[in-house]
Amino acid sequence: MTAREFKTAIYKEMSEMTKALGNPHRLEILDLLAQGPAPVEYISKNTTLSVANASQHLQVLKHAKLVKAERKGKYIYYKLISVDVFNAWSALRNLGFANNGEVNSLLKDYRSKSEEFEMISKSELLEKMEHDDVVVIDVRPEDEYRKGHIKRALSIPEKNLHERLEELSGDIEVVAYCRGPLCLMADEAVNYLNKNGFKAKRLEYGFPEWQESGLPVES
Amino acid sequence: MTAREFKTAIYKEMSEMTKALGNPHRLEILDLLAQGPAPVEYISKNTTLSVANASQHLQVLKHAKLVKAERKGKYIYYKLISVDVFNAWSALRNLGFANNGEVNSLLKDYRSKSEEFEMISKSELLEKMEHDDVVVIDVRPEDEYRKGHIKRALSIPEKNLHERLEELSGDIEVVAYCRGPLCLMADEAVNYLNKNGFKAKRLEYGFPEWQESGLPVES
DNA sequence: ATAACATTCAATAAGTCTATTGAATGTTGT
DNA sequence: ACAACATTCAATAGACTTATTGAATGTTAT
Repeated sequence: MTAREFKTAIYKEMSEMTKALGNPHRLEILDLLAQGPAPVEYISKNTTLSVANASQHLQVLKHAKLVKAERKGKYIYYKLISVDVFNAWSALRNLGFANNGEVNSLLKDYRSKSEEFEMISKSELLEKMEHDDVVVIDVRPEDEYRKGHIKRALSIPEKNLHERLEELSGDIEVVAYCRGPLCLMADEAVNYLNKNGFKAKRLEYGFPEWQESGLPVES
Repeated sequence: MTAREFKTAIYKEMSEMTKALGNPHRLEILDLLAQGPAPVEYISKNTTLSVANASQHLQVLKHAKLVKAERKGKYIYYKLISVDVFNAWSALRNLGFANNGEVNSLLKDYRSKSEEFEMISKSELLEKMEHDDVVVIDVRPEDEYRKGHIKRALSIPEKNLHERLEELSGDIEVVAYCRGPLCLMADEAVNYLNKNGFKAKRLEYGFPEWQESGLPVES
């Protein structure tokens, strides 16, 4: 093998991995799988993809060595092959946030169209948690909460928030989080809470990023 | 704009950026541009791409907001739009190193087919440099050295190494570096030096990674 | 102005990717 | 063994991507 053949082969291999990430649906799937293992049907239900199509996209991710499949009874659970996959997608996302005007105006437009609200960083939240100055709510669907969540967070799925307001005291600040920076469930929750007399903020990023930073989690 | 439209749009935008990275030639171009700005012709000469084809790939990177073009006289210099681009590509590369068996066996096969040699990490090298225990040689083409290099490194392009051996003392350890972990110039240099009675090691990674770690550089 | 030269553009053919079907496979619980 | 159900497979049409040409554009130096 000559040096040139080596280069050709290795960049090809790297680009095949990257190509598998280069599709909007597959990036969305990665954000779902970052919450924990999930079967094909769950992916399908949480996106606009048909089951067959979700399955095909998952195969592409599997062949690119980005996810692996494990059967448990009737269901086949897909999961990220390692945290490096999430880290690579995070780096790509940060690149978009940092340099892509389209990405930024989409984020700004959508977020400030509804009410404006405050964000809180991971370290700020951690400090408030240590002083018991805050209630943290996980507004993802309950099964994602069960797969793992921020320590001492309450599970109040965004869907059910309106009927569960009485579980929250109006005196203490509320911080809501969800799947990550591209997920809007926490945004909706914070807006709803602020309209109803609470003092609510959105955690920047979501559960996967909190976990990846080594901050306290439980399941 | 509904939540679903937002998601569709933002993942589409992110995937368009990612798609631009999903091609072997464009990844190779990124590794070249990580050494510093370069005109189309330089990219063409250092790859297997025709000028027209290199230009087209650069346009793709430009539309994806990954590189920008700046004319200086007759030449148009392309450069990475920000260090986030390099970081994203690094994260992808690390993902390949960590999880892709094909990538690993390519690296191992090629590297151990020739002689085996030792690697040295950035921090180990830094320490040796502080004790003047080492000569660092930059084996990239000289114009890449001129755009920026490790502090106090000598420029001895791999091409010219055989005719410049007398510039190196046999008593002191030599560390060679080049463009990065997928570049073979330092490998060749280290093998050649070891065959000729020197004690040589290869720096893990290359100049862009050294610079990105905030270690001492000059130009 | 003109020649020299770096780069881009336009057209094209071959190859690759995607969503949609409906049928096939594999597992569970009876 | 069978029904129920989760997932995959195979075929296909339409949409993109890529490398190759050769011509067009834009800049510099004379």
